[in-house]
Amino acid sequence: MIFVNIVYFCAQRKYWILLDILIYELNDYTMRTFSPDDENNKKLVDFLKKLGLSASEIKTVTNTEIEFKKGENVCKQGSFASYIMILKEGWLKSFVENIHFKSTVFKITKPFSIIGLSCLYGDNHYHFGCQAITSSKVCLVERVVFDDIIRTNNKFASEIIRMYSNSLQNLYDRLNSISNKQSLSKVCDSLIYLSEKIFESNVIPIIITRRDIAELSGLATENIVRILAELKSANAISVNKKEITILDMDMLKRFSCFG
Amino acid sequence: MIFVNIVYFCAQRKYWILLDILIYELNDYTMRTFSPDDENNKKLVDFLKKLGLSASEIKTVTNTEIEFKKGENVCKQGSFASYIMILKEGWLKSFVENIHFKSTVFKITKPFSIIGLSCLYGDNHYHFGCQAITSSKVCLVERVVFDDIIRTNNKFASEIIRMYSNSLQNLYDRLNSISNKQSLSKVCDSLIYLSEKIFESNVIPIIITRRDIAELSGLATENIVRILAELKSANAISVNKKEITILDMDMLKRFSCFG
DNA sequence: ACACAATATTGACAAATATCAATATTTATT
DNA sequence: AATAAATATTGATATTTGTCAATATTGTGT
Repeated sequence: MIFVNIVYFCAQRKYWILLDILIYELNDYTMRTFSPDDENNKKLVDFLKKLGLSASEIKTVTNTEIEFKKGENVCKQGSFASYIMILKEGWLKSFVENIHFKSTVFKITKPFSIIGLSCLYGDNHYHFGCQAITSSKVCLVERVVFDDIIRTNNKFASEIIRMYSNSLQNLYDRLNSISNKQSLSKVCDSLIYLSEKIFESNVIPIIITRRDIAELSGLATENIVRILAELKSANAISVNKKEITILDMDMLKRFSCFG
Repeated sequence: MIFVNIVYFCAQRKYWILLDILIYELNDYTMRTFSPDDENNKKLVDFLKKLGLSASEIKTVTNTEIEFKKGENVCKQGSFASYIMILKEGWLKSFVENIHFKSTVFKITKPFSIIGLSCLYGDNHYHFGCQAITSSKVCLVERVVFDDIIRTNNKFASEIIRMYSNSLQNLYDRLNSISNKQSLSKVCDSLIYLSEKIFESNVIPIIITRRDIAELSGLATENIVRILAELKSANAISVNKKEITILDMDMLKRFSCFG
């Protein structure tokens, strides 16, 4: 996969634009036809069935699959939004970043989820970036294809609306945390989010780095280290090489609420 | 209209909940039948027609109309989400706030817009608050009614999805500004947002207070005053009792981008 | 027109958080 | 296994932004 970065001055919008053109090299994945054997494919199909897609629609949306290595960009903020993405395997983080690459993560994505719904209509550019935090497999669905299905499949449209609702609610919560709270509360919010919404466990694995928690909380990495040490000494969490374990969720929620 | 505030400890969620029950008193407005005379009603009907609603659907969603005075709460964060709202007259601000009432505004709403789409599905509580910044008239539509229309009216569903896309894009932009930028850039972003997206003019009227700009930028009111003075002395804006006028949008955009 | 309340403004200062630098630890690569 | 690279940790310090207090201005209701 190739990124071509073009910075140009857009006369009409009087604005510098960082245009990142994402070129997927045609490879075995993009060329392969859908095979229902593999375990993950089965789960993906189940997920899509539950959303109300027919067999042929499922075939359409799973037709093009791309593998991303850890750290690779799945989509770049500001680039042309060609695809809606379905995460089949691995973990992604979605974020907004400024021109100096200071970045704020607003969502961690697990399989099986849809990424890029915000680009379905609107100004055709991704307003966020997305990066693989582990090696991941993603199905790319052209926007028009996705739009067609929504227009013809009521059940699917309704499920997509449900996802939009959830995305908005999540964003309101994140914005409230990042903008209105102090550092301790922000970190607690991030840990609660990761535990309850993402990993559905009191254990947060080390695939989430200190830096990820920092970007999720809108803080500097060094502060995360300090606050985690604080929470550890309060017996709210325990920390080892492999994971962060939440020992006292009540305490985290009190900190989250009153900070 | 009456607010009943109940603070209770939710044992299941191990969380203090501030439950604000919003009781609308039945009055002439809620009892009145739809009258197509008045000018604003006509515009509202046009708006709803463009969204693909039939005459009877329009009648349904405009049936209950409530007037809010300046400063009144239209909906309270954390309260039970019963209604989707359509703004017919006036201006609202939507925000997230923490327990100490530090609040961040993420959207200014003008007529004719729909508020509360994020509550259509999900956990049944408003994740944001909304307040009238001028006296306003709002149509309340029960969630189930709104949901029914979406399920049966494809065109409308598609338009609603368009709104969701826009809301998400706006939120990403706001989050990027509030979380990743410095104060000058944040204020410029707010002014650009107000000018381009809300008032569609280089003049921002005084119905938007310094405090509103502060909440929109995620800063303290005093800092807004200082930064506006800075922008004024740079000839980027001019300020008088009635309005802020943007003189040099390019400059604001450069500040916004590089800050 | 007057009094009161809300909003705007300014300066001094405090608090929170980021930054920088140095080092330790862990993971990845050959 | 050795080395390099990435991530984590700690302390000292700088910067940004918020807070507080005092005052000015504007808007509102009688």
